[in-house]
Amino acid sequence: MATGRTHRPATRSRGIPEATVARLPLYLRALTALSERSVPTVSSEELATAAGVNSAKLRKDFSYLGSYGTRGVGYDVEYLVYQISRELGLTQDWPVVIVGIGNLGAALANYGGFASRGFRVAALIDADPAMAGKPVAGLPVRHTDELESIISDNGVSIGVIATPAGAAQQVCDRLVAAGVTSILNFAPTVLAVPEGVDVRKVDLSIELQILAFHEQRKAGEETTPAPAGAPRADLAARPAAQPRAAAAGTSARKGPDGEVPAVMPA
Amino acid sequence: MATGRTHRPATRSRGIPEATVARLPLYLRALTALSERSVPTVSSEELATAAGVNSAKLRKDFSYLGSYGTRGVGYDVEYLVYQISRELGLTQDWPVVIVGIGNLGAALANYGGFASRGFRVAALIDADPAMAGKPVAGLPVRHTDELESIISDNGVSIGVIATPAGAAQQVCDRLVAAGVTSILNFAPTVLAVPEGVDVRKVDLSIELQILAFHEQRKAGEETTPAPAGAPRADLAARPAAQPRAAAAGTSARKGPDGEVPAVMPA
DNA sequence: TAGATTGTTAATCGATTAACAATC
DNA sequence: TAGATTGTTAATCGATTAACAATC
Repeated sequence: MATGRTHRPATRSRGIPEATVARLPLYLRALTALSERSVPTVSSEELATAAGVNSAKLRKDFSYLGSYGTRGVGYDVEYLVYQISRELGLTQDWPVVIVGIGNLGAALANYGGFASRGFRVAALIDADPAMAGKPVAGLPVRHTDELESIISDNGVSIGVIATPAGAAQQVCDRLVAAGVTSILNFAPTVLAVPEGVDVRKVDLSIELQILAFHEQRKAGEETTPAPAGAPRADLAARPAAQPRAAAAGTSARKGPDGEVPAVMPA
Repeated sequence: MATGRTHRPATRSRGIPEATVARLPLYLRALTALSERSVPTVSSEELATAAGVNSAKLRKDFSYLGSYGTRGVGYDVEYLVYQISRELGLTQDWPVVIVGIGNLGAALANYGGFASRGFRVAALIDADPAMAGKPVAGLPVRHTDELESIISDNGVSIGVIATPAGAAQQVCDRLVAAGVTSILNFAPTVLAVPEGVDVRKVDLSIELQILAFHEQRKAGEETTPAPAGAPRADLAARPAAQPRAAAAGTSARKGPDGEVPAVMPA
């Protein structure tokens, strides 16, 4: 959430603002690409362009890490790769479990980026007994019963939840009880976690809805009155405006829009 | 960001702040759940708790939409569902194409949330000729050659990119040239797009790195000196600090960390 | 030295939050 | 009316940006 971020501590870590932390991975990716091309140094202007930010913001961000540049020259690519990696905690290996091996969980398990950047898939866990033992991305799927022992045996502190929405909170509770303190949540639910546990959320449905908002606005600005898509029969039938007084009391009309909320795949 | 958000116009849409727009889908989801339980009205306090925000923020957010509540009573659930749906542009149907039908693309195609919330998968597109015609989530995969005609025939304005990083910019260019003006990008690349095109990015690798940052910080605060994961041999070998003068010139030491950047699955 | 580019300052902008008057 | 809860104000906080002195 990319999107909507939930419940991160407002506390700044070592004085580095959250907004800066969120951009460090972007810089790291751009720097790694330069490193592969054996580019020795890079200016804030060049690197900012590659990362898609402006150079003033980049220099400000780097100033929180320390003075790693050279005036008149720029930044040493290899050195900066190391410093940002260290700052992000990527100089150590993070064992990760993925819970919920449906379409999405399998896609995540096959995701090559895990291994290359300090993350290692320690186990794949699913509640379906029929899945147990089946290999996905080279690893045998383990049953949920084993969740606690897997976490403690591997010293796992980061968990990825890719279950249906209905199972997410329960899985979350078990992960946290077993010692996990960071959770990446792909299920479309707000997770309740105790103090000290970080949750980040990735939600396709929310991202699409934000795009639709802006898309609608663009359509409205054009001379063409007809929108790109056809109006939805279920919602269009509702009144365009409701007298404010009617909102009071319990006279809520039950509309035809009783569909289930968008739910991520299992 | 999710995720890091890229290149959205800073312009506020109809006076609604970006931060508010990003929360509207959260409110909508919580309201839909209440609607299913036939709850007629809800207070800002209750709804805020369900959505995981504080009530002052929620009331402020709603104030940008209009005065849809009733003092002393709360908000009419059905009415608010409709108003937020309309504001987000979900009262119309948005045809969407998914490009890149690998593990992730298939997971997205199977994602049930698409259809239920105003989005309709118009086509699945892949560059592999061997994939063409194969059914995924009930739809035959179309070849990239057909991209332009699919876009125009279906009036598609939203595209989802789930290709490898290397193909993303090219796919993006073709989508935009064919008339797509909103892109949801799952490939770990900064996309260059012309003015007026919105890009949102979903990036697993970035989310994990942000979690690792906070996780590392937690480990450092504990009395236990040993971190959860083992140090990485490749990066740990690098110097902890480098004299600033050494950063100048072209004497960049080529470290052992020349691995590829994290890349989303194809 | 002259040119280039960083690191930092200060102004601006946007988002969050508590508090409370308005009002159902 | 009395109690409850919204909608809005104003203060605070954090993030962005341009500009430029410092300095390689």
